[in-house]
Amino acid sequence: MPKYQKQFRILVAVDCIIFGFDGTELKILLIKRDLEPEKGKWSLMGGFITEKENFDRGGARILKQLTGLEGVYMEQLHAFGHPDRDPNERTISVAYFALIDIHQYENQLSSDYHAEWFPVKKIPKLVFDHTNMVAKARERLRYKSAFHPILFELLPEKFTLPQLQSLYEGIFDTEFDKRNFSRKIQSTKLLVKQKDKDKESSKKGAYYYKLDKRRYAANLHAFLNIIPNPVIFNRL
Amino acid sequence: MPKYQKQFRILVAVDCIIFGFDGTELKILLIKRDLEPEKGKWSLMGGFITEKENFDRGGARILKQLTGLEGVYMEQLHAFGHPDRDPNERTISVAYFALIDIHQYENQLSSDYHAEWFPVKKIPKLVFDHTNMVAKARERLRYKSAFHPILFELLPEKFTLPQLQSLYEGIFDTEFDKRNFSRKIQSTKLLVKQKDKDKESSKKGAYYYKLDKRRYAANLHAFLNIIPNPVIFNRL
DNA sequence: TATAATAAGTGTTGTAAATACATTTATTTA
DNA sequence: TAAATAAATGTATTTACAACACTTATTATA
Repeated sequence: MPKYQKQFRILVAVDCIIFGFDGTELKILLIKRDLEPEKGKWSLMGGFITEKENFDRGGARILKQLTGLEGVYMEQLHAFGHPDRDPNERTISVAYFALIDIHQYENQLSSDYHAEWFPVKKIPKLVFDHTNMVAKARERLRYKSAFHPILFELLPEKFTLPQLQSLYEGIFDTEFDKRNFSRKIQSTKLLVKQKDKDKESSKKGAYYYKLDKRRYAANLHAFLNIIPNPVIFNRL
Repeated sequence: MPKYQKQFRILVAVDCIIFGFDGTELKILLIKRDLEPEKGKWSLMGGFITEKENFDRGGARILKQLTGLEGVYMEQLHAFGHPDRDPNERTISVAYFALIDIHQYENQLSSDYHAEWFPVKKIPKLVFDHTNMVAKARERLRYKSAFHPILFELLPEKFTLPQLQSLYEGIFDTEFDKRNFSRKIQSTKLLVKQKDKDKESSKKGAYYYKLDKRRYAANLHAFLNIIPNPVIFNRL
């Protein structure tokens, strides 16, 4: 078959914005870039696409390289293609964002990349257009999590309602009424109350909850209404 | 500066899903593909990215090539990168969708591409993964238009409420109560009632409305609530 | 061992938004 | 002038949301 002559070919990379939540703050996993240009600077984890893989698989491969994790929540964010985004040679990048349980990661740590977690509110200067990518990922996470039950992906298997609420509050940078929050969460029927309590963060202790895996899987794309409207959205 | 050795480089294309609304049906503009492989088959309008342009500009260029239109609503949809999506040579494609006023297009018609409008419900077999792209674009259009006031982009400068409603009904494939629909639209204050009526589609005639350009521009990203919830969404 | 401190848990009420629903009006055509 | 067609409009009911305060469990300390 004839090749497309004349056209020029471009390097194609995948970069991952990896979100984690430590119980207090939303964080992003960054590495020290290990090749020129900009070697040694903070960067998203990324890599070039290989001959036989599609983007989703490339993203999964790169995530696994760094964290050892498989089967985690991942979604294509955006394709970035400014001609000068990599000063070395034209490279486009398809960005993915991932939501992982930060504790899982600690078990699986690969130290090859000098990776570190940074609070989203204190991201250092990043290489290329990665700052831009992070901003877009945060925006998308806010948008998506306002409507769909995806933030559970950031939590461990057992978690408390106060933890969940503080996650939402961190992402939307506001505070919610805990009575209304609790009622809304309960009404989704996605959570199963456990018998035991988390005693670490309070004297009284807060009941643990687990995801109802079945209902959760069936409702990944269903619409939630956790976020009080006037607080976040400028409604028409 | 050193080049990235060893890595392989890929053709990068942009494809456009161009939506139009003829007053009755939602349509997509397709062309007869003019190069091998699959020459002569129905296809989205697309092209390879050039050395100096980013994706947004590439999309705009391709849209203009076909329709002659500039400054229309356009949004990056998704990057498609299956290794075999183009059997000729590996090519990734960044898909964009555009919303145009179909009447504008008729003025600007470029006949070079043997373009035709197809109702979204009667799309012919398309080359490569374009069927997939169209499906994703329709999905995105439903999603986005459920929350944001973007469907006006498909209408001419002056339009009636029954026209607007039938557009919404076509996209969501359902019927709305016209009293409630009218009230919701009016409450956005995005429309300005005109003195004259459209007498074409009824004896009584329906008042024309125009967009309040200022308010519209200020509220492109604001949240609407036109769509009756239970009809469309599986809410949790 | 009683008291203070801390954070978790829970219920009610008022208000606003959304839905369901039917009649009147303007115009054309037979 | 009667019939047909589609547009325009108002109200009552239901539902969803937000605002709000007290009680409970536990630990630390006076």
